[in-house]
Amino acid sequence: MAVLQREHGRRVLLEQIRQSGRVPRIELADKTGISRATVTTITAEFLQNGLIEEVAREDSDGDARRGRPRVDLKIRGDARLIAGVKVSSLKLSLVLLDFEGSQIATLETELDQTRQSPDKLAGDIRDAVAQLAEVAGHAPSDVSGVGIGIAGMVQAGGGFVHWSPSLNERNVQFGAVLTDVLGVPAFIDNDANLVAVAEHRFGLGKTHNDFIVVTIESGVGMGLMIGGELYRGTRGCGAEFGHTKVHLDGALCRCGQRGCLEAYVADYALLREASIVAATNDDEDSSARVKSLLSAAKQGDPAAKTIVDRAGRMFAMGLANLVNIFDPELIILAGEQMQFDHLFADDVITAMRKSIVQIDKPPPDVVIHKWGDLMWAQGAAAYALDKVSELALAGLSDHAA
Amino acid sequence: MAVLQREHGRRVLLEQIRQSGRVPRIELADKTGISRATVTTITAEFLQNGLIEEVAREDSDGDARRGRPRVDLKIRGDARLIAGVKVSSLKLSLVLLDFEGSQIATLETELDQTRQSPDKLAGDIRDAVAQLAEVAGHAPSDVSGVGIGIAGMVQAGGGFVHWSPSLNERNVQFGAVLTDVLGVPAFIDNDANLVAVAEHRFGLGKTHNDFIVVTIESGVGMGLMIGGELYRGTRGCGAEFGHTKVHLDGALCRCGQRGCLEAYVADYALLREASIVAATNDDEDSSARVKSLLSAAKQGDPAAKTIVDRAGRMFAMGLANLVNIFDPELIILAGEQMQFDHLFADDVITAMRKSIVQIDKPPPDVVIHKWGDLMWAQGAAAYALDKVSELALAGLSDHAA
DNA sequence: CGATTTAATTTGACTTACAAATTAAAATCA
DNA sequence: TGATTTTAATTTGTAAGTCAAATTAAATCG
Repeated sequence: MAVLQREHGRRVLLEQIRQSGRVPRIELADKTGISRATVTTITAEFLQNGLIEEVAREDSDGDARRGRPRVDLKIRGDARLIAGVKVSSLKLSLVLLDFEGSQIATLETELDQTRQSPDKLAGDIRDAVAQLAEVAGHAPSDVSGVGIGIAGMVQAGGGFVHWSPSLNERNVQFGAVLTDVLGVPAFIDNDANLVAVAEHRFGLGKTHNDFIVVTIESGVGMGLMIGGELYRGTRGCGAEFGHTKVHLDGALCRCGQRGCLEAYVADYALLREASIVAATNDDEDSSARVKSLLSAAKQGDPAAKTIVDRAGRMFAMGLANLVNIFDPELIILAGEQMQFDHLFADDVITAMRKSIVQIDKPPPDVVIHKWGDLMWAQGAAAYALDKVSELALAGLSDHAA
Repeated sequence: MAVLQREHGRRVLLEQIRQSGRVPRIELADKTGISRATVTTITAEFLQNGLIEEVAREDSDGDARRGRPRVDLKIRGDARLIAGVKVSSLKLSLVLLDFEGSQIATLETELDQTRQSPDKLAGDIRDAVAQLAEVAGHAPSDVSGVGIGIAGMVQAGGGFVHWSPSLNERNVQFGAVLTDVLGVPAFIDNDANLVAVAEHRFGLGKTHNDFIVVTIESGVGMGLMIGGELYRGTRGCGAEFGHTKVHLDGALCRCGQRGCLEAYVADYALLREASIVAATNDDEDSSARVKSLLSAAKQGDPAAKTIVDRAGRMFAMGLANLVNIFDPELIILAGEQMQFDHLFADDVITAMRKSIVQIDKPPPDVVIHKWGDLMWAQGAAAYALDKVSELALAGLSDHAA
């Protein structure tokens, strides 16, 4: 039982070092409340195992300090390699991080089909990871862990995929399949959850432990960070914000139910309406048609404007409901395409603010964060980074090297 | 720092004893994973401080066990007295519990006005608690802690009330006022949260660590239990389920916004509509009018039926949204009056099930729990019981008696 | 160069948890 | 009935851990 205490100390210190970037021991002691003696002991262990390294202090505010100088500690980037993979409908986006979280390489590869068998997809991922490692001049076996973000219903703990648009089977132990095929530990989760992790470790959520990330891709997703921990629902499944109902017996959603938020804000929802008033040209592909719809709305075309406005107001309503329930400090709207600009418009945010319960404290900040597919891969990698760190610490407990 | 470890053991053991009712040491060791030696040490300390007591084992399945018999431990009821208070619009409901959680006495007293000054209300609560103690043959000073449940926006941690229908001031440090006036520690929280605590400790949630309680009184409230902990939102405020929006630009709510769930299911919402079609008799008081509306609906009156049905469907939609976001194992619908039967109807539950995201696992159980005002008071007391237990354990750490 | 200052490490006391040994208290057996 | 067996609870001794205080290390200052 006493070993638990030490493990806790190790976890706290490694986390603190990672978060600080470079930090001297004495500050670690101050920040964590762990005594200097124990900090020395644990950091010595980390040093010996190559998890961290000492670096000469590059003093910020003038070197004019008396006394023995502080020696900064930092995560040793070379200690581990971590890959993150985002599975999109027709491509894989990958990023390779070192143990510090610095980006070493990125890669995009195409997929044959949107839906594939678990084995095929796992094989594709294995090949892509191998290629990614090669690009960076490493062997595939140098990679210590791979994080995978995938759309759908994922039970992250067990690596179980209830359903995903990228798989042609339901109820797959995809985490196990991946670990098997890749030959290294694989960690899988719903992609929106992983964006929340990425924001927490690298992005706008770095200064917050409680925030909501809403992602807009083809569907609407959500990731919840509560107290620095990803909240995955009581049974490990992601929150399905896109299918919260915003209208009784409302528009038909592709999930088969009516009134889902997604059925009002997703691209297919917009196009469905556009086709009725013929605001767009049917010859174009769907992405182009959405664009022309949006520009028509901006130009003042009344029909287009009605469609787009309603999407915005529905989105504001869904957002307000989240705020009413979670009362977060911060909302991060994350999306790639310009085509969702109308949902990020000031009117929408204003409408949301008007729909939340008024109390005498400021409403949550809303920030918009536009990243490419790399964001998603980065999130997957961040998740794997956490997991690999845990494994590294667990390794210390066993054979006290 | 090592003292933290011991504190953790104490907390776990006391909680386990309380949850078990009566339990021998060896089972405590098995259930908690704490070694027998340590269990002996810690329980000895509890015994010496009068927090628990040994009782002869009344064996369940025949006494025919060889060997030294187990000796049951249980919480010593006399150790502490705890009061719980529910503040309603025109009355206080109180319950007195012993340290085991057994009900010792109850009391109801009237309030002069719905809204009062913090000092006046605190005084009324002090008098009621004194009276409650007296009924049970105790001095008011015997009470170790008082829990107070109140409607409105409460930041439980700091005892801060942003707003409450029972107070004529906003932004009151009501917890501090109460502790001061009562002379014993007072713990305040939103009443719906406390119902969740009551269900967790005494009721249907005893076997679950993750569930949602939806309360229906004059408004609609919600309490969230996540991982055995009450989730209060990131800033300590209760979740405002009643004001989640279920219709864009919908019915006017008494909060001033439009489309709130409450604006469709609360009694005033039903009556507003009833008055239009004159389905009820205006001479009656509001409660009676609601009753006649509901019975008219049951009789098949079309106008009444429309009104009541819509309330049910809106409620189902709000509930489904909760499920989609939280994915709980269990939903407890808690309400007192028969007048909300229509919201608890099978149709409503069925409609809710149809609106949640379908995955290959069973939908959450829904149970209906009708209690009187005592439930609310019991919740307040349960909360105080937890807090007083913490205080008792904190007391042990200091002067190692 | 010695005094001073600050960081990091080492030392020694103290706390804690636990496995193993011991004691306690019953039923069973001869 | 008294020895034996069985199980619970306690005691003992050891190992692990934390931390305050003392010590050592490495710089600046005068």
